[in-house]
Parts: sequence; structure tokens; C-alpha cells
Amino acid sequence: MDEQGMDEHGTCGHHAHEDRTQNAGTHGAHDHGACAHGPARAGDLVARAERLAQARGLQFTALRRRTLEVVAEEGRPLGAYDIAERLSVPGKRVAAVSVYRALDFLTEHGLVHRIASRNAFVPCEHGHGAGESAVFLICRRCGNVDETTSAEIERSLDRTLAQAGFKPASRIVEIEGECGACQGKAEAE
Amino acid sequence: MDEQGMDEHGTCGHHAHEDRTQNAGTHGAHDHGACAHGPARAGDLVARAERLAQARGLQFTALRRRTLEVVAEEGRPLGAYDIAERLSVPGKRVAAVSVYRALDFLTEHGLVHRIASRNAFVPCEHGHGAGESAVFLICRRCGNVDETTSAEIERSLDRTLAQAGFKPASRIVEIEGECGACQGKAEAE
DNA sequence: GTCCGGCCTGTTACAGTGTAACGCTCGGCG
DNA sequence: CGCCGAGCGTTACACTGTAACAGGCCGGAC
Repeated sequence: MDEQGMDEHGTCGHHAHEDRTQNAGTHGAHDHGACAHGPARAGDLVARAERLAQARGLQFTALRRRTLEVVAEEGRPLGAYDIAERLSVPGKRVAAVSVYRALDFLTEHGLVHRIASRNAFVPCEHGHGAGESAVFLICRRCGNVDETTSAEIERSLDRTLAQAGFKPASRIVEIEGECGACQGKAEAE
Repeated sequence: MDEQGMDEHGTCGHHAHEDRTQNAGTHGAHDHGACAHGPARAGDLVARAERLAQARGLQFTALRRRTLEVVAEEGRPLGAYDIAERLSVPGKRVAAVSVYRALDFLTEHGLVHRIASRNAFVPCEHGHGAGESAVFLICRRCGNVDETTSAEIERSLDRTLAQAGFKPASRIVEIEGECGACQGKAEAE
């Protein structure tokens, strides 16, 4: 039912949240090819989620969709409480616990990733399944997160795990440092 | 001061924590040499810390030493509040914030590691510097954490980072799954 | 139709994690 | 002596995450 009741605030209802995406105005500089973050991809991700839900018989509810939209539009890791705030409108608060449940769903189906070192969430930029592993490049300066994969890393990891007799279930690889764009900015200072 | 007041509960004061280091008796299968967890190594680590403090002119205070001892004796990831509890004696509470400061010191100098996916801390079982990276194998069943390194993983990671133009500062590699010992136990069930 | 079950969400409450800020003590130093 | 810096105690607070219960919606069984 509430499909249509959502749309009028799904993308803009949260009035002027004082723009903490301070990089928004300045980061057009870098070009390492994987930086198609942000709103442009949000629609794609939602579409993928809808296909996936249909295929697996899952309920892609309004809350889950709005949560995914918020995460996808940001392009930068968002905490659960940040998401809750963005989803809330005056008179209609969304509690963080609801967001956690939505995020559980989304991570379980590979639509968003959790950044363990930040306790925050980013949209999944690949079509990979939940089982496949990703490498997250987290920039200290601009806060952007880039997601890549590497068969080579995966292979060497597998080899190490096999040698240790360890059966992996999930893998976390998070690199913190400076992205290409911010290195350029650092030199300019 | 309280140097001597600590020892009587340092190793056994917290009554019977039901020995979850059950791999000690059964896991003779793997032999990569890095599985000497627990109390046996605690002294070594403290000795290493003392040498390091002397060499660098650092203050290895009583609180920092006791914190390191607690972490080293457990062999299993401990939360900051768990550590605070173990450090506290009736009438003399140690606040978590103090433990955090001690942990900051210890991690900064490579004596303990933080497990991001668990918000917990483990002793460093290698002599590697803070800059070098480690791979943590976290067992879902027994909770033990094994720390290894792999030049091969490091190399492939470096290659991927260079390719992305990303300058790494710190690396987090945490694999969750089942350790060799617990796989054996799973089959026995 | 009604009832019943599951799933999702709202709500409250609470435990755990982490940091900021202030003040104290202690030891070194001029 | 007073100054200063480091470490620590203390309070307060913000953020993270989960448990438990209640209500709504929907589909199937009767």
C-alpha cells in the first residue's frame, strides 16, 4: 500500500541536513575510474534489489527501499543513526532499531556492506554475491569508500587459510589511507 | 604501588572462566607455529614491552602492564569493559576510559591488536612493527583468534592498492570462520 | 467470513562502545 | 619553590547494537 505515500519524501523530504558531505564541491579531481559514487547509482541499486527480491521471493518493503536509497545516495559510510535521522520527518521518527533490521536484510542479500572499522554502511557497488569478498579502500581525508575485488588477493588468502586449516565464512579487508584525489590535494597544501 | 596487590587475582581471580581455549588439547593438526596462545606467552609479551619501553623511552606504567597482562592471559578477544572488570578489585574500580587509554598506548606500539569486527583486543603474537599487517583468523565457535602474516597476501594487496592509486596507512584483514580444532568437533557431533 | 500464523514495523528498555573535558597527582626541571 | 607535562580518576555524554513486547498487515486454513 504505502508505495506511493513514500515517494514524496524518499529523496528530499529531510530538509537541509547541513551538508556534511564537505567533499561534494571539490572532489571532481580524481579519476581512478571507480568513483561513480552517489545518487547516479542509487537508482541502479534499487532496481537490482527489486529484481533480486522478485527472484528470491523476498519482501522489499518501503522501509528497506528507503534505507537502501539513503545509503546509496550518500556514497560515504553512514551510521545507522545517521540513516534513521535522514529517514525521519518531523512528526514521523524512524527508530534506529528499525534501520538495523533493514540493514540486516540489505547486508544479508549483498545490497550494502558494513564497514567494520567505522561501524557504518556503504552501498554495494558490485553485483557480487554475499559470499564473494571485497576490498574496501577508506580515505582518511574525504571519507569516501571505494570497493574493489581482486582475484589475486582472494587466491593468496585462500592459500593462507588452507594452510592454517581454517574454514572461512566471511572476510573483512579494509584499508585505511589516502585516496588518489586526496593525495593530490595534500600536495597542493 | 599496587604491584603486588595485583598478582593474586591476575591469573585466577576471575573464577573459572570455563576454559574456552579448548583447542589446546585437540588441534595438533596444524603446525604453522603461531598457536601458542594464552598464559604461557603473557610473560614474554610483558618482557618485550619492557624492553621496548626502555629502548624508546616510554612509560610502561602499572596500568599499562596490567592491561597487557590481562589481554595476554586471556588469549581470546576481550572488550575494554571486560578488561576494566578484570582489573577492578572490590573497592578499587578501574574505569573503562582508563583502559582505553592504556589500550591506545599498547596498540600504538604494536603490543596488542584491535579486532574491528568484534570491538575487542588481542595480544600481538608476533614481533612485527605497527606498520606491518597481520591476518586474523577468528573462530566462530570457540572465539579464539589466530594471528598470521603472509608476504604473498601483502604483495597482492600492495599491487591492488598501487593500481587504485591508494596510499595505505593501516590494513585490516579479519577472517571469520571455523578453526581446525572446531571443524573436528563439528564432525564429532 | 473468521481465525490463525508469519513477517514486518514501532516502541521501550537496556547493555556495550568510545570520546570529551576537567582536575588531580607525581616527577623532572629551572 | 613553582612550572609543566604525562598519566590517571572521574563525570558526562554520544554512538552502537540487541532483547523483548505490542500492533498491523497479509495469506492460508477452516
